[in-house]
Amino acid sequence: MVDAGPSSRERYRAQVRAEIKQHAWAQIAEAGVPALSLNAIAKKVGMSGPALYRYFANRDELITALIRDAYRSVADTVRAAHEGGADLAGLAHVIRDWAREDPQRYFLIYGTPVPGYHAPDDTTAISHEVMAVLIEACGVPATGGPVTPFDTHLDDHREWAGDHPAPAAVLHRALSFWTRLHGALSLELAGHFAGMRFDPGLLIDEEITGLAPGSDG
Amino acid sequence: MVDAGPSSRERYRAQVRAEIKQHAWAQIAEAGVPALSLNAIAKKVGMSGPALYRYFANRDELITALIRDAYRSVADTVRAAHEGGADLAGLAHVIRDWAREDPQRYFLIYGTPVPGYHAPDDTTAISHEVMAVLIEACGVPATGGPVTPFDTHLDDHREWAGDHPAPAAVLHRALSFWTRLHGALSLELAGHFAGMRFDPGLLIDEEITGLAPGSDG
DNA sequence: TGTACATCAGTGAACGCGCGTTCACTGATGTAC
DNA sequence: TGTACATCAGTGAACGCGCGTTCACTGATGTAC
Repeated sequence: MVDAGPSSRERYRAQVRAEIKQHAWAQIAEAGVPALSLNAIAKKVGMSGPALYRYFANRDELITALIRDAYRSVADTVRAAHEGGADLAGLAHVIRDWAREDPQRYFLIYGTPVPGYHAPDDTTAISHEVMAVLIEACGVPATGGPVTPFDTHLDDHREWAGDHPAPAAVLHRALSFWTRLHGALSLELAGHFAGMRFDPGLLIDEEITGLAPGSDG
Repeated sequence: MVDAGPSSRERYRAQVRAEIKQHAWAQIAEAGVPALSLNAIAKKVGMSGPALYRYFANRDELITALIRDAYRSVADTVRAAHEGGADLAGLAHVIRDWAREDPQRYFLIYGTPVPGYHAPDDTTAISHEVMAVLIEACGVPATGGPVTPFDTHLDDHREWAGDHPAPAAVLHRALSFWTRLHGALSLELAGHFAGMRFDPGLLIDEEITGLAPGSDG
């Protein structure tokens, strides 16, 4: 028998789950994660509080699903931009746009950690996906470029790069890209540049183009 | 009549306030700001819940006091290091140590913002104090250094630097210092380098020494 | 130094609230023959 | 195509909980004469 695809019940379930998550995001955008309330979401979706438990075992499971979706979304965005031929400045731009679209979504994965919380394995796997794309986008470093102490240090600690054969200088570039972008972006989103009237996008552009040069950079 | 200094009642008040804040920090360190509960703190301090209201008008005022203290603490730390002759790498090191001492304190001021919350004016004044020290520490840029597009852009938006006569290139260095340090540091504190076994301190060192050169850098 | 009064720290009871979550149940939807 | 049964979405009542906060009160501490 041919796989008939999802039954109508299954399709309905997926649809309601999506609707619940959508309202959860709206609530997070408005007041942050701590204010996320199952009962309030249920009311918005138009059903009774307990009905939610047909779709998520509890509050933590809902939040975990949101975290997973956020990682998935940024990973897909970055990968698509990379495959579309974007250079590092382009990737930075795309990630910044993604973050500004919903700052609290960005902070859900890159913001203040909840002490004691450990993200499930599959979400960390997705974040490695992002890193893998970055490493690829960082290309081959200019030959003869200086080998810094951190480069040699990195060469001894590169398990995290998985099967990537990239030299340490490339890993270094990827890490710098990530930390520089996150630094400027998270301060921007958190409002720490409020009152300073400069364009954070320009700062980020120079932070990225100022990375140690590589054949793709 | 000579000012007799604080009365014993005033001294007692200050002492109890300090004790309350101390337990508040302990609670934040353990479970984050959202879990901070006045009743739980009162119990730890050894008094009834309502008694706390003699010392703080409400939960928000307590948190505001904590935020102020955190800013004050980092500002004093940075200023002391600067006056002790630390260079930029030294300042980065000192700030990192300060943050690792109590990561949740760092995140309280530089982490995920609460939508709609606006820090009181005096706390933003203290954060400007930090920036002022950074600008001073960034010294005079090497003469003849390249003037980047962001530098010229900054020249049009430098009100935030207050009365500092520093050229735009110096402001740029200060901003880059801040964002690079925050990027690597906050990812480190949030555990995003978990599994990668490299030393984040070395990464930060190179991010800071790699800033556009200046006479002090 | 002693008394009278005002100040203020702290208590215990009580408030309303919204939270996450459970339970027994109803009614609709899909499945098997 | 029609009937019998199982599955599952959703409801409403109820749970215990801890929260922030108020109130009226007691008792100790400091102040004024």
